[in-house]
Amino acid sequence: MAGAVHACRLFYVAYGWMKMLNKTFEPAQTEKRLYDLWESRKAFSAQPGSDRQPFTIMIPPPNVTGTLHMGHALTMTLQDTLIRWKRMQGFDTLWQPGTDHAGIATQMVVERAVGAEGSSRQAMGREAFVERVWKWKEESGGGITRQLRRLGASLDWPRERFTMDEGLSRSVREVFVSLFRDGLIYRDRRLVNWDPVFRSAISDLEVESKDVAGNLWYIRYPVDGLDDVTITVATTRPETMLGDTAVAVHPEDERYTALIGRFVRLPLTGRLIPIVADEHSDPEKGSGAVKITPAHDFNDFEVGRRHALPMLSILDDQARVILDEIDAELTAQDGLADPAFVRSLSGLPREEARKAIVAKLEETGWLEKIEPHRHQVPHAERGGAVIEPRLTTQWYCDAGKLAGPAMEAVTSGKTEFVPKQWENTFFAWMRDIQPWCISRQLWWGHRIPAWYGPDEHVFVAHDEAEAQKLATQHYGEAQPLRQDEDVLDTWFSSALWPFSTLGWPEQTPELNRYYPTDVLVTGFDIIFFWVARMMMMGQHFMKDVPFRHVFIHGLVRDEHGQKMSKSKGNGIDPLELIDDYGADAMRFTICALTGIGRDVKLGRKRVEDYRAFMTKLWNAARFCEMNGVAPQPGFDPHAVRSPLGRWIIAEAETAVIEATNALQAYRFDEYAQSAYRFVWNRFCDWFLEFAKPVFTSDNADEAAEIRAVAAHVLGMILRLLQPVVPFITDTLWHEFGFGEEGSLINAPWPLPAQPLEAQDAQRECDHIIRLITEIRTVRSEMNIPPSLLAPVLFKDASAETMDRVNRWADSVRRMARISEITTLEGEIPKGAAQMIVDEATLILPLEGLIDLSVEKARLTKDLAKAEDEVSKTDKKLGNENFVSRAKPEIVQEMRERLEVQQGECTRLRAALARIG
RNA sequence: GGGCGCAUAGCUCAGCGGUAGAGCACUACCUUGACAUGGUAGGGGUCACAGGUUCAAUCCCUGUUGCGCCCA
Repeated sequence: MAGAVHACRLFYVAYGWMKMLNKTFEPAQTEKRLYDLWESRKAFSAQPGSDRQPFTIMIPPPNVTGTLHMGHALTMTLQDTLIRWKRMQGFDTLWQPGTDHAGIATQMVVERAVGAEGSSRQAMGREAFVERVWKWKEESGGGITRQLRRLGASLDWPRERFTMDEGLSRSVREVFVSLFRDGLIYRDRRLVNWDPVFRSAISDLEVESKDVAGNLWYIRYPVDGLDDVTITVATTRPETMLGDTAVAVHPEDERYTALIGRFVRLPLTGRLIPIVADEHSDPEKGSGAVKITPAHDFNDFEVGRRHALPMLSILDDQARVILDEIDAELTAQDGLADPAFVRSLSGLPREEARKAIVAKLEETGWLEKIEPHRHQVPHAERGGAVIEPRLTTQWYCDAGKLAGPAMEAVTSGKTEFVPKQWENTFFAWMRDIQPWCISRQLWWGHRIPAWYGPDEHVFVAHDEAEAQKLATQHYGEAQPLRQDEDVLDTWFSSALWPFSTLGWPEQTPELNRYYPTDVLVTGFDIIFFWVARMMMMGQHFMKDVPFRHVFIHGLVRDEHGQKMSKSKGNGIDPLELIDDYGADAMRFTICALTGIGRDVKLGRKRVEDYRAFMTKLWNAARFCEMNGVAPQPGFDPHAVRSPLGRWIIAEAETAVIEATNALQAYRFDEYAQSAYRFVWNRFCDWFLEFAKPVFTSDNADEAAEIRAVAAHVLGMILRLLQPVVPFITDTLWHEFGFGEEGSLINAPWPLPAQPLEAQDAQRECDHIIRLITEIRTVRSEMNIPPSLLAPVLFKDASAETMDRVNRWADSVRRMARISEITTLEGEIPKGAAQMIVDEATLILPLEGLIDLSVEKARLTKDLAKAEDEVSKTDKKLGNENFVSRAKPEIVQEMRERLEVQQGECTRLRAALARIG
């Protein structure tokens, strides 16, 4: 006996040496090799020359300074799953890779490095600095593209683009010139959100309001010409009073109506400024009177425009006090204004100027009181500096005009958002879109193609030569030109991504073939930044939408639902997950958790759980291999005769239909779930278990058929799962000889072209499954150890049932721990457990092994449940209204249900009676 | 203040006008020759609350409460 076991082990060990799969899948050993193989064989390449229908996804270009985080892992996994699925479906797929130059972020990184060397960008000069950034980009940038490879992302790498490439830069210049000539790009002097640390304008989308604890300072301003009359203004920013040009009160605020039209003398600077009536002033807030500083506040700017007020800037590009625009008008007023004090503020940072001004006002008695006050303060999203609204001349894009066609595309359904409710968000923003400030005071980016003549006349052109030509025409002679110092907002080039990457403005074959793209996959956080702008540019320049679907997925959060962030330290590194569990396990987890319109709560535990599924798949395959399962060329599913074979093929086809529908609808969770359910709960739990006795039986024909079916279904499983778990599936595909290594990626997506008619097989298998399950349940409830085999007796069973049970006797014996199957002759044995399955009562004679009172309690409980259901159904059918108004098929269904339930009650009562 | 979303088992989430589901967790039993990253079985939910529509509501409508996000 011991010898036999030993020999058996030896056999497996020896076999293992030769060929067998390892006990578990080792992702680390296969992922890189397989990915390199795919890439070297150009398995990810689009084929513009093919006659297949194209399917295109543009990658949302990650920041060139970026590293892969869970958010990338989520969005890229979903995109890769779609691309791999469509590739198998026979589409010519293009998944366009690339990165964006991330103006501010990249400049920051390099400036920091330069600073660490004791230099600065100013010391280096523009040309040397930009050269340095390029060098950094070549050496350290784009690390994320290597990380995307570890994820398994099947991007068409030879087509990789960078927003600062020569080609994409040309697109940018072309777009800029074209929009300028159409009047859709212009210069304007207005307030912008200014980042005083980067010393650049930033977009209002890059500004984040933060609730901050501050104060309301109440300051008295003396009314000119009325002795001892003052008006008190309340402000959160006393330092800006240097630039005040009015005091505003509400036109209907009776406290102040008499003062409207008079002037106040501004403390410190001594300037006379008017009291104006404006609805901006809220009588409920503060004192009801507000100081107006048009050059340093967006609301005040509008008030200033309405009342034609001067707009005086008193802070420079670093938010330090600057007096150039007010110095000439400083006047000394005894106890009120002191030019020397004001001049002493010059060059002070705004925070220090505030302290000095408040102290001075307190000293001179013009400060009435200070109240603690919480208010919203704008901060730069990147860098975190407090934003200073600042009056500057910038380049603007007329987003309002471009928005129309973009909105029309969504209204008409040419572009659809999934889920649909994001369209509301999109419309809400688009309807009241602001002019888009596109210039940035940075060095890293697309330099604005505008040149100025000696008189500041602007010439916008594709290059300097063209500008020179325009200037010569304009001036009648050649004049020296100076190019605009500024660069464009990074999102300006990103907005062109769907067509600039395809070669526009050249009419390339790729452009004609792959635009419009099929789906854009991204998070809701960049609908405004990016999605909307791509739609505006696409509609304007391509006269067609950039994508037909926009799939908006949720955010990745930690397992407690908290946003992952560096400061909280709750982030998970996707590369660590890949190291620990394999890329497949992480990818499958992401898919399984990605429902429509929900954030993804992800923790290590979830990935670990789904890794178990990878192991299950691996071991199921291993079992197949051990039992000689191998693909049969020319296998025809329709020729399969055995119920078991027909049943599992039909189940597999159902799984394929479910998976296909799910992917079609971007239901990644349902796709993952249907595959999971089929593999684990159908194929492994039942098919393989039923196959065991077949494989060891004497019936060689049946065994051969089941082996062939197993191979066929395994092949379907591998193809079904390839899009989400490409590494493990390809490994098995190759091991089993379905195809050579790396070839599963191009295998056809399974398609039940001619569905198998398998109702009989399904009824039969379902029945056997129910019988086995019922016996197992009773055994478990009666505490009968699995080691004890029991006979089962059938009472009142139909001929069909007995026929089936006898045909499946091996499986029933094995899986329900049964010694023999017979029909009940005569009286029921004493001490038996009974169970009802359809028309039949199954009896396990277990005298001495079971406690009859427990059995009685069990049956009583079952009967109570069954009676309860009967009464519910009965009550429903007794309702006149139900019978007359409900759909007839529902009524019919209820009648049938009642019959079944009553039958069960009868049999349970009989069973109880037999116990006595 | 305006808008959107969510509320279903201990947890994470599906679902749906007609008998409430999955995974994980939990409990019991089982190392049986694919798999203990496993197997078998089980317990567990007045589907947030209050109204309404309907023969029938967890599902549709209205309101309330709580939570989250976006915009001002």
